Amino acid sequence: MNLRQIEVFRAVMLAGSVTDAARLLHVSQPGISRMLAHIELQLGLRLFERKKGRLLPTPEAQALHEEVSEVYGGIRRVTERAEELKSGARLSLRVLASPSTALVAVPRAVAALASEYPAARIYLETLPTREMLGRLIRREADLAISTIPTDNALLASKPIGQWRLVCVFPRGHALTSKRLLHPRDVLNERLISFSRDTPQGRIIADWCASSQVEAASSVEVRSGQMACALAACGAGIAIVDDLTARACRSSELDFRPIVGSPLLGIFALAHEGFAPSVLGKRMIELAAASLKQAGRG
Amino acid sequence: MNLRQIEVFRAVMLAGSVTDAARLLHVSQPGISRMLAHIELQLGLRLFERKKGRLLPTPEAQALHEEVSEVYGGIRRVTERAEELKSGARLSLRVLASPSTALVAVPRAVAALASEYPAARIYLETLPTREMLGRLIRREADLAISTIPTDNALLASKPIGQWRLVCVFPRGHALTSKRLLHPRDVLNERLISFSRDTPQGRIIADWCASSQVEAASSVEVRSGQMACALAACGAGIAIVDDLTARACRSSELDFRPIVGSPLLGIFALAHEGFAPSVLGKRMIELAAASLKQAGRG
DNA sequence: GCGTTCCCATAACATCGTGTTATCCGGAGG
DNA sequence: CCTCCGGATAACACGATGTTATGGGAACGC
Repeated sequence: MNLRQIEVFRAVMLAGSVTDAARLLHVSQPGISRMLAHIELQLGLRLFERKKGRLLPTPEAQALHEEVSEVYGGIRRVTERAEELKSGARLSLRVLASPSTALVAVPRAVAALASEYPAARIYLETLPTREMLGRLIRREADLAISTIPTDNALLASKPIGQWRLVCVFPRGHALTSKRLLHPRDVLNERLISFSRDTPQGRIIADWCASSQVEAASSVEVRSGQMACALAACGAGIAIVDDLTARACRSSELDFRPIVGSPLLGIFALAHEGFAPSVLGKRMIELAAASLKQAGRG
Repeated sequence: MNLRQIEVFRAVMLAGSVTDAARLLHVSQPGISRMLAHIELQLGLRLFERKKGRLLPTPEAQALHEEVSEVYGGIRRVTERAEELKSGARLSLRVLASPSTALVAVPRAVAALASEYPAARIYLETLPTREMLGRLIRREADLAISTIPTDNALLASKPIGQWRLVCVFPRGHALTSKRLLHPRDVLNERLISFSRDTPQGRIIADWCASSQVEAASSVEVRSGQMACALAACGAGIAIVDDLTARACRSSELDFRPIVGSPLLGIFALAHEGFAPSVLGKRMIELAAASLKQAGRG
C-alpha cells in the first residue's frame, strides 16, 4: 500500500461513502471508486460490501483502519517536522566565539539569527582559540568564530572577515591628534604587552619585532580586554586587535590604526564531515556581515 | 511528503549516497537524484550538502530521518496487517448454532473453516434459537445458523439448507420395515412430544394437527436431543428434525421420513448493518455444503 | 601530469498512476 | 412511475516516476 492508498482508504472509512470521501479529499468521485477497487484487488481482500448501492465496511476494513490511523498520524508528523526544521525549531546551534569576536561581532550576529529564527535554540560561548578545536572535533559545538584558521584535517576554515592591530590609549592622550600611527610613535610609550604564548600575543610580538618596536612593557596580559582595562586605568597604551579596541571601554579609550600593521583573517570553523544546518549557514553569513559592518564603523 | 519521497530519503540516508540508494531501491541513479532535489525544493530545506561530489547530510536531514524511520515502520506494519487479514489471522468469528445444527452440520463446517484459516480465531456456541437474535443484535456474535428465519430489521437471513421432520424409534422397532411412514403409522405409538413454546415444537404441533395425528404423549421435551435420548431408552417414538435424528444416538436409534412432512429452511443470520468478513462468508458457504452433504448421507 | 574511476547532475524520452468529465446502472422514495 | 442519489465504467489528460545517454568534478594510481 502506498501513501495515497492509505489516504483514500482512510477517507472512505471516515466518510462512509465513496462520494463523501471524494469531497473530503477534494477530488472527483470516480477516482476514489477506482482507487478503492484497486486497493481491494491489490490486497486481495474485500474491504467493503456493496449492498443496495452503499458501502458496508467489512471487519477486515475496520481492523485495517485501526492500523492505518496510527500510521497516518505519523506521516503528518513527518511533514510537520519538516516545517519545523525549515523554521529552525527544534534545531540547535552551538556557537563558540573567540574573545575578540565575542564582544560585539558574534553577539550581534547571534541576536540577528535569533530574531530570524525565533524557534531555534542557540548556545553561545566564549572560549580561548585553542580550546575551540577540541570542542568542534568532539562535536560539542557546531561552529566557531576564530581569529586564526586551522589545518586540522577534520575541520574546515572559512574566512569571513578581517582584523588588524591598532593602538589603544586613554581618551585625550597625545596620540589622539594623529589619524595614523607609525611604529615609532609608540616607542616612547609605556606598552601593555600580550603574553607570547597566546596566538594574538605571538602575532603582535612578531610584528613588533619586524617593525623594530621594542617597547618597555611592565605589564603582561593574555587578552585584549584585559589590556584595554589596564589602558583605561592609565597603565599605558596597548596594541590589540581592532575588534576589541572598538568594543571595549570605548567611553574611556580611543584608538588609531598603525601604519603597516598586518591584515589578518577571521574564520568560521566547522566540522568538515558534517554539513551545516540552515542555522549554521545563516550564522556564518550574519557573522560576516556583522564583521564588515564593524570594519566600516 | 508522499510515501515514495519518504522511501527515497530514507534510502539515501541509509546508503549514504545517491548511487547506493538507487541500488538499494533497485532503480536507476538519476531517478533518485532528481527525486532528492525535488524533495529539497518542496520542503524548502537543504537536506544534503554536495561537497566534493559527495553527499553530506545536514543536521536537518538527520532530524528528519529519525521521524521518518518511525513512520516507515508503521507503513510496513499496515501492509503486514493486510496480509494477516487476508489469511484470517487476528480476525475472529463468533458463530452461534441452533441445537439441531450444533450436532454435526455446524461443527463440521467450523472444523473445515479452521483448517482453511489456521490463524483465525473461531468461537462456537450452541444457543436456543430465541437467544440468538439478541446476541447478534448486541454484536456479541457475528453469525448464527438457525432453523428459523427472522424478520428483525437489523438482521438479515440467508437460506443455506433445509430440514424436515422424521420419526425416530429404537433400532429393531417394527417401523424399521417401512421406507416411508404415513401419519397414521405413528398414531398407535407412544409419542414423545415437543413443548409447543419452542419454535420447533410449534412446527411439529402444527403439522400434527393438520395431519390429524393426535398422539398420546406422556413425556414432553424441549429439544430434539432430549427426545432422542428418551426414545433410545424406550420411552416411545419421537418426531424430530432430520438433522438431530441423523446425529443423535444413531447406534441405538433409527429414523424414517414421514410422507407429507413440510420442508423447512435453515438460515444464516447476521447483522444487516455490517458486512461479513472473509471468515463469515466462507463459514456460510461451508455450512451450506455441510448441510447439503448431511442431506445426501 | 594524465588517464581512469567514481559519483552526481542533466537531458530526452517512456510509462503508469492519478486526476478529470461524461455516462450508465441500480435502489430508494415521493 | 419518475426522480434522485450513490457507485461503476469509459475515455482522456497530465504529472510523477522510471529509463538510457551523457557531461562534469574530484580522487586515485601509474
